[in-house]
Amino acid sequence: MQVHSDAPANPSQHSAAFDVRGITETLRLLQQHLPVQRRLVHAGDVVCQVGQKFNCLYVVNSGFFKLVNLSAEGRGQVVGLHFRGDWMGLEGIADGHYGCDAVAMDTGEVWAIPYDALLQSGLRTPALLAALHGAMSRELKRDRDCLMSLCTLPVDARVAGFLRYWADALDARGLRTDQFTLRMTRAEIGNYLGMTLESVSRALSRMARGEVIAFTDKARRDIQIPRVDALTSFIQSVCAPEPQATH
Amino acid sequence: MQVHSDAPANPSQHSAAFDVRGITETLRLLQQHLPVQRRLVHAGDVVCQVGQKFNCLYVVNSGFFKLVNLSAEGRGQVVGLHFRGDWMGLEGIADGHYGCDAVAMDTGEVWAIPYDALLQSGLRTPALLAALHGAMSRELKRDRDCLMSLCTLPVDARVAGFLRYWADALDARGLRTDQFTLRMTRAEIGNYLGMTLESVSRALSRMARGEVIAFTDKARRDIQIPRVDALTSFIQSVCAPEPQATH
DNA sequence: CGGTTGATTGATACACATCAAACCCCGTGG
DNA sequence: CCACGGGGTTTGATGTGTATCAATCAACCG
Repeated sequence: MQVHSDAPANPSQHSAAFDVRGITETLRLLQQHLPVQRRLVHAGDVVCQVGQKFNCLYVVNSGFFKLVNLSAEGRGQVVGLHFRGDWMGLEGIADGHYGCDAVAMDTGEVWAIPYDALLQSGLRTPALLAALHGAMSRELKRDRDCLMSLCTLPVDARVAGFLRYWADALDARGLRTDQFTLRMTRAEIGNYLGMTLESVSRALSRMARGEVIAFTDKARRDIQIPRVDALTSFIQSVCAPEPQATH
Repeated sequence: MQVHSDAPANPSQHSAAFDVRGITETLRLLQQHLPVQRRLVHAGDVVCQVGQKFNCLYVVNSGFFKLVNLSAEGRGQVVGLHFRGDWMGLEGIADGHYGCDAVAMDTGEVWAIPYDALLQSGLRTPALLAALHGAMSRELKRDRDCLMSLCTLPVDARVAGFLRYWADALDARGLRTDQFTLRMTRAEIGNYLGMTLESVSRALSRMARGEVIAFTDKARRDIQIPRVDALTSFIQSVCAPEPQATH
């Protein structure tokens, strides 16, 4: 997993430091040094809400969460997805109020970490600060990659990128990546990717026809990805329709 | 400048804590506690580059900068704009390498802050950490707002939102907001907003026809905004074409 | 001056949204 | 057991917002 300094041949997403061990280590660290309050959640439960006073950061221990931003007109927009080891509520630090809703999409457990206590302990245990900074930094990077996808990629590539992101997230947590079930509806995926649910459906169908992915259940939420790098080449093929010399 | 807890009647962007005093105070703090290395730059100068080893964070003292992300195919994408008091290079903390190019768009001065030194001093002066965390948190919020604009707003609204963002940024730094000169070409704006330069031009022309803005020079880079809230209502008018009851 | 760079405006093309129909799965209750 | 209904998905037909292509113009500059 080499960082691309000269030739970015491998456009992989996650950093070497962010893997199973890193995640487990961070969770252990938190548990050990802080009064974490464990909270069980079920699909649809709201962990924290936009506008609410900021006190705690939330770290995912298990399950899977979405961040929802409310537009001015009241329509919601998914702006982030979070798995084990990810932090939520970070955007609330600046102005003392949360900036998004964090919503559980499955049963799971989040740890509420009082921000004050984290800062206190951070003075004695710098690794805690490192974990916080790493989380924010990764999040920043991720958001910018998202932004770029939205600006530059056609729908098919965005959907493929989404699957690759999901597979990478599973990989970083030591889970199998060749087969998993999407825990979001087409509408939610489309909302996250800035397109309609029909476009998501069509993109998935095209990938299935191209044998980049395969569906393994009748509800078409279980997805099989024989080779993750097939997704990458699919993305590139979609972006460069006509291979012609640089004139 | 009230934070919206119940009724978000005022969809303003920046937090109360982020204003002229906050910015000056932060800069003073840095200067006082850290070995900042001042660096003068001119338009086009690259402050830090993607892939380069991460050592320092950069804080803008004057001038104005863009963050450029390189896509897999090598095309650049503007993913952020930064003014006095803003931090750059934050995305490099996680994996030890910068994730974007930071490019000056005007003559100015950045302060290079060794990250290690910042952490050291942060242990003795928690206000330094607070500044860092605030910067990252704001940035996160901002990126997500961007993301949502890209997903949900038509081009006209995005361009209007861009002008409002710029005006807000100037306002937060105590500068006049009723008139300023855009220091970006239409192509750069379009790149940042995920549209073509022609679309930017057309959107600006429409706003000028609607007297939401006015051009004051022949090159059409100086823009006059009599009332910033006219931009807001313009955005809303573009988003809700047919005003009909909720059925 | 001619040459270059950026901005505007119009004509046309296309990717994606929208609208619409049908299907599948699954739970509920007669 | 089957009938029914509703939420999610797929697929097709049509519409439209924006990209693309192209021409013109203004400002600047060596």
